[in-house]
Amino acid sequence: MSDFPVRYEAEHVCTQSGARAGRLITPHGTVATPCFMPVGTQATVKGISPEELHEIGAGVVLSNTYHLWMRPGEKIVKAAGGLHQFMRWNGPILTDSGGFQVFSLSERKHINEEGVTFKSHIDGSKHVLTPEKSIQIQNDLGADIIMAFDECTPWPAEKSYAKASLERTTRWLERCVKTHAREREQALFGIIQGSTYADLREQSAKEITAFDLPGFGIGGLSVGEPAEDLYSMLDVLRPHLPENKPRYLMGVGTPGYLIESVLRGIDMFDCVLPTRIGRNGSVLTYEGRKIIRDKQFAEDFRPIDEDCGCYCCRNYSRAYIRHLIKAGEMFGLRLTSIHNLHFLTDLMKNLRQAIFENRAQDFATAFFQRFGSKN
RNA sequence: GUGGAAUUAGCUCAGUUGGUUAGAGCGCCAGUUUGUGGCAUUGGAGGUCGUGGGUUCGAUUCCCAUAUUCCACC
Repeated sequence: MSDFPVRYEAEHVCTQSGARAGRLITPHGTVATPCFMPVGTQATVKGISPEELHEIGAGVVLSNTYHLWMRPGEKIVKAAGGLHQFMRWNGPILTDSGGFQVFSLSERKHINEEGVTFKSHIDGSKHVLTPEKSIQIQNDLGADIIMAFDECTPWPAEKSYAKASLERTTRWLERCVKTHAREREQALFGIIQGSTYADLREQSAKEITAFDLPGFGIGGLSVGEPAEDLYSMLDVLRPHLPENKPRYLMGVGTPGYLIESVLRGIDMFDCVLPTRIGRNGSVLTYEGRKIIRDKQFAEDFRPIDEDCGCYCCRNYSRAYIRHLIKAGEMFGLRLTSIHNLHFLTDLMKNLRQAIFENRAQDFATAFFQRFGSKN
């Protein structure tokens, strides 16, 4: 048994639903799971200070290899003393490998066995990202958890492509493991692919979990496929995932996706959704999603969510926030971001409590009844 | 008082050498957003083209009158 810098300890499995609660122990603190991780792409959760993240209840914060590599450059972050010191966040940090960004926001990209050749979105310059390069950058950034360089298979994908893609992701993982120079300080998670094909997901799960790693990500989901496909893939994967390792469903997502995925054994999530929709004037509440910039809130002086205890809801009205958003004021973006992050954090906290009390399925049913939609 | 210019969507303006349902930007209204290029994006509503006459098959466009605003001159 390897002595990993990040460990998962299972605490309880809900007898009603099978959902699990646990703890993620990292060099920068212990995080209760299931948990939602705010995304701080460029070494900041847009508009939110570390102090505010603590108050929101955020555990792990994400940052991004691709963006920090392009700007300011990982060497500068390293010289600053690493990401924790650079951004002044003393909690756990997870960095994504940059794979997803290379696939999703590069105009011209070319994938081969070596890696991905692409053009920078900042200045158009040409770069090559490989498993070795991604790990080297992540070593320099110094996050607690680093992710393997994978190919996020687009959806829909032909089965033959999905198979070739997942097998390449496995070979890339081998190179990531070989390159990883700080395995005593940073936990490397492998990523399972396989698109929406049950047998390919099983194959990928077997290949990836064969590596002795401290945790596993599930990638290539929530990329446009129907919700039922995502859930059925999680059901397929569950028996193949080690019980004593954390499971991270990458890029998810909406309240509904989070709950349904926790019921299927997922521990960790990240998503830009709460901050992105917040910046564009949408908020999450227990009564459903609301577009706060709509006219119906112009004279509504209640908080965004009357059952929410966040900084935003304790102090500001829907009418005020609508005004700020309509006026393009930065404070409005901050308030909706704070609220939405708090909402998902709180949702995971409440769900965790329900798991301990063996009523997670009831919790989900009640939530959906009130929330009004499946996601 | 004289001469000139302007008047088209809520706002600022295009445009029509006279010809089906008159455009843009912003604003307004409503959506979207899933391992983040913050202030994006998609769609929608909204105008009897200042008013009243005239010419014409047909006028927002040409002519006359008139109102309002601005400029110049006296």
